[in-house]
Amino acid sequence: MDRAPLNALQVFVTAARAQNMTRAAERLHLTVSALSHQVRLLEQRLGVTLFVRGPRGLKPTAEGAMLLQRVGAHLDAIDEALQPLRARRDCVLSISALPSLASSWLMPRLPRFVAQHPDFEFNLDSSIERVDFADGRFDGALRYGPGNWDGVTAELLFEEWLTPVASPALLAGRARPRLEELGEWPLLSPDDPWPRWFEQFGGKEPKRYVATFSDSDTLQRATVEGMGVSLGRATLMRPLVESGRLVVLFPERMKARYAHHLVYPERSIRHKGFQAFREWLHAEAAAFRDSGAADAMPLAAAATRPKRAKRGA
Amino acid sequence: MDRAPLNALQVFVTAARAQNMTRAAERLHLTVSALSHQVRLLEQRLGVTLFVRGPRGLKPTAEGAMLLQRVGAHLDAIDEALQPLRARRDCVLSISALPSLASSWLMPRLPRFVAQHPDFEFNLDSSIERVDFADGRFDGALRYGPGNWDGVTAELLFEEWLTPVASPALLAGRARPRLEELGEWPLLSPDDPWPRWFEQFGGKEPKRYVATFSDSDTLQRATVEGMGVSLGRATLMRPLVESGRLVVLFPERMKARYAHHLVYPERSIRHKGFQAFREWLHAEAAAFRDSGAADAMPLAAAATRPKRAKRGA
DNA sequence: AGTCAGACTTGAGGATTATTCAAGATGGAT
DNA sequence: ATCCATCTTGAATAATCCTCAAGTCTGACT
Repeated sequence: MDRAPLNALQVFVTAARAQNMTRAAERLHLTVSALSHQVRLLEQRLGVTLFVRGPRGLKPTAEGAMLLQRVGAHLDAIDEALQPLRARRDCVLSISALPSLASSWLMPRLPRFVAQHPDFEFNLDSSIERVDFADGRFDGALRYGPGNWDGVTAELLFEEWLTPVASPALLAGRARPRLEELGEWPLLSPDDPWPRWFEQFGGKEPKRYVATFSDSDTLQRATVEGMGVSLGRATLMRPLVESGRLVVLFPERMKARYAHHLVYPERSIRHKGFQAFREWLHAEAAAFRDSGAADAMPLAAAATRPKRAKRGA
Repeated sequence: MDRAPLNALQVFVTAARAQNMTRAAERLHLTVSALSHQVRLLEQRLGVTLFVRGPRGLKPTAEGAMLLQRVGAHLDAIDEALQPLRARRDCVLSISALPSLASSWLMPRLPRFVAQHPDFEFNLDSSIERVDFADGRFDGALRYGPGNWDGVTAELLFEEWLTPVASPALLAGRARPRLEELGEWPLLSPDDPWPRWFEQFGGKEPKRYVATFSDSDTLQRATVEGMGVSLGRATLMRPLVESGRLVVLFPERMKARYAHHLVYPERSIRHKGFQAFREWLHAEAAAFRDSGAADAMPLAAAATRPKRAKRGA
């Protein structure tokens, strides 16, 4: 016996702890017969009787108890060490998504994926944090950005579109602005600059912006509080518009510099569950793009297809 | 993955430590191809790349190094735990024998056994200590005694015979005693009492014995030193008689109360190597008994078959 | 630049081990 | 005596392990 009969030892330990072949077999998803054979062969191989068999189960012999004591904890530790990897097995997958995208776009669609893969365990973490894939917690992430992050693969899902939105409170008692009048309203500075908007749709930038926020969530909250008008991302603002907390001012839209991507490490290529999710996600994104809904934002009163700003100088 | 792929982990650990598939394969007595396959399947199963392959060997990835760190020591410990059992494998056997019997009876015969089993590893420990088989160090023992020890099986090998012996120094300048005169000589008290001797062969016990020794080795040494005449066991004294350090006084022999036995625990029944040894030993002992040599002690001058004392009142 | 050797990979097929199935034995409870 | 739970065992099947053969890749050497 050069190499330790590790699998048989694991079977032995389970049987020794249960003191019942039937229960141990259940735990190991084997038949009682398989365990009986394995234990018998282990006894022959080690030259030692490990169990006293009885009509109501079995008891370890003194040598069996000693062996259990010596190897049991180590087998436990090895099993424990594999737990992080086990969680990454092909039918378990963990995805991180921006909360806004999760709630506005992914969650309404996810039941279709889950229905197609009833054996999968899907874990969704809503976070705006940048994902460090090195720790192995996530198989992929849905992120908004340029798509050229280092060390990971980023695959375009769909573009983002921007349009001015404001809270009903800000609009109260005032007439809706026309495009060229927008510069006279209090504007909140977002990630994507207003200048490109005015350049495309006319009007003059204000002399100053009421406030500037680098954080999209804070910008969003400020808009909802009526602090001013902001250029809202369609996917971010959609739930707020649909709930009436924000109002879309114009049917016009401007494409954002950044887009939504599926981001993942190289190792996830070999993760079958992740591959299934990835294929499904790209199909859903393609359908989303093809339907034109990617840049659609329901207006407060009507849901006609908006006229896009033409590309040009 | 319900059960940890323990064999593959063991292969992985060996390869990770060697950082060389070729060397690791040698250590595990496998082909490089077998290791390559095993490691690749483990990587697929765990969903993780464990090695960076290079032209001069391989290096663990960060995940591989972590896995090695987590499971390596435990696999070592399990291997260590099996060591006592591994030493008991079928072709390795450990026997304890009385030094006197070992040198006078067993060693002259053992080469025949070893020649018949060139693949065996035979370990002989010469000791008069009672063997505690619970610690697993020995598979069997050759012991002299009543043969009814608790908790072990004792199988008779051959009887022991007693006869008076003395050192040449004691005899110097004195005529050899006749049987009926023996009571007048300085006698050393051994385990088996002189009374039975006198009862069987006539003569009177001395009023006192010069000395009494409970230990056979000490009794033997005292005899060699010329302290007196002792009733020597044929097997114990044979080498001393053959080397001229002791002299057999009479051809008469008396059967000892005790006999030589092969003693072993129940678990050795399943030890193939031990079974082979046991069968061989019984055959040698039977031949020894049948040849009448069991009670033969070469006389100082002639090797005629000695006249045995008749059994009777 | 070409050759060689060391190291590892991969597919195919055979060998070995693991597992299931079916039939049976054993002993406690009723 | 019967029933049930538990385990055993032989035979057959399934799965895993391993070897063989052919191949790739890279560094060292000429």
